[in-house]
Amino acid sequence: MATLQDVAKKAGVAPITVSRVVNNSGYVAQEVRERVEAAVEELGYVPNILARSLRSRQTNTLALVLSDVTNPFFTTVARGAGDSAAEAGFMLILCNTDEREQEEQRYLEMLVQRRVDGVLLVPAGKAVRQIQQLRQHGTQVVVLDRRLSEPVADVVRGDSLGGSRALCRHLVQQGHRVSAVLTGPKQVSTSRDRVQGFREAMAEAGLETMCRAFYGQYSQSSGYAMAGEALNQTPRPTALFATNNFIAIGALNCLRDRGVKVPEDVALVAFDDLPPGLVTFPFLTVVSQPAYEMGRKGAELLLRRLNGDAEPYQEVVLPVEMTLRRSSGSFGTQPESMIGDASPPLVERL
Amino acid sequence: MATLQDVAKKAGVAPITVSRVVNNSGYVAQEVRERVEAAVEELGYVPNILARSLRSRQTNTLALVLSDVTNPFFTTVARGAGDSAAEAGFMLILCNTDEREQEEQRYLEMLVQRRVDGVLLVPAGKAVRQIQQLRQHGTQVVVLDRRLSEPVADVVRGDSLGGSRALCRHLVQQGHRVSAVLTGPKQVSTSRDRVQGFREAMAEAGLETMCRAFYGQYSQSSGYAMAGEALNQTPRPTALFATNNFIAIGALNCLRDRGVKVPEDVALVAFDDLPPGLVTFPFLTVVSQPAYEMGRKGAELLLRRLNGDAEPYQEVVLPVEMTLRRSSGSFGTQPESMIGDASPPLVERL
DNA sequence: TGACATTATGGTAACGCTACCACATGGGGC
DNA sequence: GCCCCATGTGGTAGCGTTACCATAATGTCA
Repeated sequence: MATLQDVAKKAGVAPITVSRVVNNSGYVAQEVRERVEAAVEELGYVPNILARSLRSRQTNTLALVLSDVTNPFFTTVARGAGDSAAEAGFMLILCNTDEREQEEQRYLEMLVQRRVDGVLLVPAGKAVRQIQQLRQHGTQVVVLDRRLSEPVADVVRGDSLGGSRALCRHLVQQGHRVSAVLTGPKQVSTSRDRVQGFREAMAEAGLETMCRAFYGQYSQSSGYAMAGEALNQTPRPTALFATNNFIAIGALNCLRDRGVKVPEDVALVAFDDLPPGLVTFPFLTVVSQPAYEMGRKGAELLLRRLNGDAEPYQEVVLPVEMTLRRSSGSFGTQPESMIGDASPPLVERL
Repeated sequence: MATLQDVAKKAGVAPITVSRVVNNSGYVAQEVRERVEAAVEELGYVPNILARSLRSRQTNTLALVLSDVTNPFFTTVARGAGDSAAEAGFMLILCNTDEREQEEQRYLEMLVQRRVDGVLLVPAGKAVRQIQQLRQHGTQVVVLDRRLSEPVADVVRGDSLGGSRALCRHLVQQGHRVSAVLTGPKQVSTSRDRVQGFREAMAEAGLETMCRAFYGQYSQSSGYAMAGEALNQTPRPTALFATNNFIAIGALNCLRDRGVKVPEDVALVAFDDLPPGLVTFPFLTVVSQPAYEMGRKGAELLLRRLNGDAEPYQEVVLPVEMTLRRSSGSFGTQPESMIGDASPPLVERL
């Protein structure tokens, strides 16, 4: 492997001059630049980022630590963050915690060891201590998707409260009186917020006692189990609210297995859309978040911090969008065609 | 940020001794070890991987360069590779090329700059030159999912030919005579192989003239478009073969929009399963590949190469599995229930 | 003419770590 | 007594790059 020194020797210049050519920094005469470029070409020189980073104390690398890479919502967030990063000449590393605090801790340590410049964190738990540790090691942090109990970092998240309220109001309007919320872990803010938003709207309608919340995991299997429990309640809820897309899928499977028809027997609404087409049966009434924007905004904020921006920490709450489809009965109750339904949904921006 | 030097000073030992404690290598007396560990704790020392890698000439990092992170097939491959890597103390970096050779090139350069030890590559094009370049820079390569025109690296892939043959035979058995293959780019080996396998089996049945192939992208929108074209042919095919999951979804959407019933009017079979439940309507007859295994095996091979294994390059062809479901008419033609069908599918291991 | 910015190039050291070699001690086997 | 091996510790140098400072030639302006 040729080094910068080798190139310098071949081009008959000092190493630093080669560095300037490669990084396009400082002054280099056109003639010298060409000579160096020829030498680079000839030797197949590729700069060693490790050495560069060691010396310059920055790695031009961000990391995105998230709870579930298999969830299209987060993949989209990653895409947004990746695009922002790439534009700024940064690389993005993806780390999957599966919602486990221990994994999260393990990854954060690894990232400090690698001296990544900044971390976009979807915290699995109460991340305050971890964030302070990172910052102590000189790593900037921006939190995505979830709130913090204390303002120790910038936060970019969706409007869980508002979205859930809207979904509930819609259900109430459709005549539902008894409902259940199927949600994720209690320590995750989105999980709590979505329950709360839904409850608030139930209370508005004088129905505060008619809504039961089930806490579980943001996973399909948990959604399946929680839907089963919910259906065993008396009085049986006529509407279910799944607080994320995977829970919704699990719930749908449970309803199908039990022979419960959606929306005739039970209505279902959900937070987080699925990517159009990944489900060939796009009939869920959902509140969807601007996932791509969330990633972009988060990375932009992080990069700004890296450039020395020392403003007080801010919380960016992105607006969500409600899309009415069949699952909440908003398009009547005739049975669906086999492979789905092409009628355009109603979209309401909150 | 405390350095190894600082720890050494505090513990009253030489830097190298701290290194030995941190890396658990060489001889260190118990008493000294404890003193060093105390100093590490007190100073909050975190080793600098950059410096370590620069000196030791290995980064303990692998990269997986793939064509589509949003495809669950590849996410699963990534999981398998990630698990193998983690077990060996390696980190895995994910890079998404979106099937563009230019992006692939860009990433590969970046990875050489970062001196990753090895690359798992799902090549977007004829990767022979790129692989040779990587190896020249001291980076080992294992190719996943796709064949190479020359044996310049280990390959781990699924049995595209056999799987496609099986699907075709199944369709022929169901009485189909006219069919169309909707596939990905021509320069991708899986795309060609799956067409060929299908054609071979058509020929077996004396139907070689009754099958038309449409080349496009491994994407939903392309699947939609190709299905549309296929349906316009005369005679109209009674069976479609989508060579990956996304094409299948696009085709399904197209069929739905055109009011074509599956499987009554047209049968559909596909390569690559979708993760159970991601589609609430799991009724596709598919050949599925052991994606997780592919990732695991690939990473294991790569790690073995890094440990100096110099065997000749091998090609590992993983067996695939055919699952018969409704979309090919194998369970009769009564209309499906609204949300799907819980009847257990038939599975045939090839 | 001198002062000063602009352009162009290089020398030296340092980033934080480990490879390599040297050396010291103690014990066991013959 | 000797050799040899296991154990324990350190010194020196160097991985490949860039930060920082120095130098010098040229041009510009008052």
